Amino acid sequence: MRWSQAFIPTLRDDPTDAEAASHRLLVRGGYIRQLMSGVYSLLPLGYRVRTKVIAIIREELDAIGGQELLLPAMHPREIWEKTGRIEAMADILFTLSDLRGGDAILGPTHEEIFATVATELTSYKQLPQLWYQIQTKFRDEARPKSGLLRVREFTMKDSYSFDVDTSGLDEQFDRHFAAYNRIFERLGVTAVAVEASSGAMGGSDSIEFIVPSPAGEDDIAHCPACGYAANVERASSRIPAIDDEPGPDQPQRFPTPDVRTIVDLVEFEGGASADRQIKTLVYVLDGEPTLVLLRGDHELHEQKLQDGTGAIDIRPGQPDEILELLGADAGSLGAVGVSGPRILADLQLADRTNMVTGANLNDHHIRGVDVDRDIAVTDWLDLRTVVAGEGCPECGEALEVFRGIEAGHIFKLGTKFSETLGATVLNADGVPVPLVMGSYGIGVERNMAAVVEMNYDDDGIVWPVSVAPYEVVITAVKIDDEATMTVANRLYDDLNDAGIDVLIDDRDERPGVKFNDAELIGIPYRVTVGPRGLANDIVELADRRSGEKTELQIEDAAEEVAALVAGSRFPVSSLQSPVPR
RNA sequence: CGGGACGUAGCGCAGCUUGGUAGCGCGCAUCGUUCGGGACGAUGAGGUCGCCGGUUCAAAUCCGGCCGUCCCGACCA
Repeated sequence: MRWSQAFIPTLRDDPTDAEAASHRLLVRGGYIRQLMSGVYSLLPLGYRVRTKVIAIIREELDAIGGQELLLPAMHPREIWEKTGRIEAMADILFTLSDLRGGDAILGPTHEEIFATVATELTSYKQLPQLWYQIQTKFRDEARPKSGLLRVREFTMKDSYSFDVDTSGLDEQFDRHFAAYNRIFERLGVTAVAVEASSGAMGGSDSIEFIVPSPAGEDDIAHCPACGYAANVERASSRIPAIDDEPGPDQPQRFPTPDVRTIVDLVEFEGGASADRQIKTLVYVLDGEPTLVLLRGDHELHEQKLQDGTGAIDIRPGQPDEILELLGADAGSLGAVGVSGPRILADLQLADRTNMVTGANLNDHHIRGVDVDRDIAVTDWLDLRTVVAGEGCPECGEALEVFRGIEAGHIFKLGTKFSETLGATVLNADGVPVPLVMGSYGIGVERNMAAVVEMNYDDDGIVWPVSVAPYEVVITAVKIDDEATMTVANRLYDDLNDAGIDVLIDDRDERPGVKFNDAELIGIPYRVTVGPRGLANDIVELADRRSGEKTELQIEDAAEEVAALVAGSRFPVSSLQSPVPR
């Protein structure tokens, strides 16, 4: 491509509304433009990167036996009603109506539709099957942000596996795990495999691939000693047990004027340290008011509450609901003697004695509470948020917590979708059994952004060769110098002939502008052709990542650059991803 | 959804407090000089001041409503 004819609208200034590095650089570099909140146009450079990312994903999926198909983006409402996800995913579904007044939805994911297609499978002899597509998804995210990192319309590679039993599923899951690791390695990002919550997908097991980055939105608990890694939505930890002093035979109510918070009660004369308090929260789970109990110094993780109860709609109780349920306002709540609503307690409260909690009478608390004796706990659940420094659940070493981008997610779904949608096959005994499904997703544009988040410097993007829009840029320093243009054009032709993606900067611009643009858009190799070098029969090769410059003899340049590029197309990563357990 | 901010030329911004027919930098076009790390001079093109309504002789500016965008939080396969 000749830069003089290319549409590469680079900007001199940073866009003010871009915070994340990838957002800022992709806009400035002329890769993307926003059309509306969470919806982006990919300009020629962006589209080239996307194409390369997709090619890598496709190769690795094909390598594990995937068959590519393309299902519709628009779905009938009825299928989503059958599986109940019309409610479970209601808050992100784009819906629309057709001329007959029928309802359709724009697919946020395709388990339902793939399972519907899979009803045509009839025999275990046809299994296993691995189907995938690369297609547009629509999710009406409440808060799109950070450029391509969190959008409402995006491309996803989603694959679905169909097996006759769970051992078959396990195999396909492991194959995807390996394929995903190869994909991230080739994209030039570190992705850490972590245990994750399955959320609205349901199913037994899921693993997320997290690219560590401050621009991410997931918090990961990680053990540097043994490699344990889990999303805090799901992570557990070891913490020291508390030695309770013996309490009285009966809980005792006492006045606590103006005490509203855990900290108030810590500071109150006759109060208690936070780890000796019971925090009582009121949540409404699918319309049902529910008490949620945690140790005073622990924080609830709502995803754990959702996963632990299976509730779809979950929200904190309103002040009036709380008052009606317990007869007191937040700040004086407790579960002692409460019998109506469900009472969910965090595991760390088990066997605790001599605790302090609210009395369900404003400005009063109760001390001497024995959890087993005094509170009618309905369910014991792991509800608290793991914090850095707590002990690894596997080996006890201190956990670290880091932030990252969810670049991929793989799920063992089981038979949830196949049962509801009637996707069964006959097994070897002639008995109909539901297909055992897995589903596996990787977001294309989000991964483009993740690559940038991990590969940039003060001058711009530093693409890995594997996904760079162009592998080489030839910078012609002086376009009205005949010798310069002859050499530059010949090099351009030779590299094109060698199958290299090459951009020649033949614009009538000053060299500084050309160098800066080349660095901003992040082309891995730059060959500078100009009178100064030609006087010595050389051109100059610059490595974007290292900044290193080497001189090449004119006659060898094309061959050397082509060899260099070919050798760096498949980066061998030295990065290690912790093995999932 | 709660909180905060913003919306004026392709991009980045000023002007608004105190109403009087819109300005700066970059970019763009033409010419000249220059040109191996974001050149200089001259000339020029380009704007429904987010939208609707109100106040006023007069609204980018004051008032009301709406729309849009970003940030924090909530939420999120």
